[in-house]
Amino acid sequence: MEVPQIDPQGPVPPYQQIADWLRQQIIAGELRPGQVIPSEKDLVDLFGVARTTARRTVALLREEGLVRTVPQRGTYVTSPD
Amino acid sequence: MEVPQIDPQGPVPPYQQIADWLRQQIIAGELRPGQVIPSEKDLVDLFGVARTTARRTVALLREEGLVRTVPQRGTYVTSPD
DNA sequence: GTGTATTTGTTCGTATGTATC
DNA sequence: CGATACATACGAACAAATACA
Repeated sequence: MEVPQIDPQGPVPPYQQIADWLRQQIIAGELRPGQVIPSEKDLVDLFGVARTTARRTVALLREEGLVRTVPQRGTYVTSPD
Repeated sequence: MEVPQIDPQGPVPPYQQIADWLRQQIIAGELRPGQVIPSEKDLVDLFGVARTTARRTVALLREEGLVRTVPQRGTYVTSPD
């Protein structure tokens, strides 16, 4: 999976940059409802960030209602309202 | 858990206001020796402060010897001297 | 059935940058 | 300038449930 480089110094914090990318993947249909998004560890490895940062990203998308997290399973793309 | 509203503008800094409340809970026996006090995140959510503020609160109580923090476990009420 | 890896949940430790009073 | 507060980030450890060989 190819991911954009994130800019740790930019005005947009890394966790938001990653969220922006995931959001786009969802909107573009690369990640469809019911599908699992990259795990926290995946995001850590893909973007080279700490797990706490990856968790913030997922938390943000969850707050936006774009995804649903199932403990010990993963985080899934939500069906559009 | 019900908590008092803190006054961010008052003369007493939020971290002290929260510490005051926790100290009273301990003295009143609501929080007994060996019991875990609310985590930093709990305090963040309960009082609507930043984690650093919650951390300062716990640090204060720790300096006072009222609590003991065990890494990766939590912060516990200390037995009375 | 048993062990191992995966994944999320939770917690604390530490640091940097910005802003306000 | 110092104290306080907030936002963000990285690191580390342990728990618990699930998945799988």
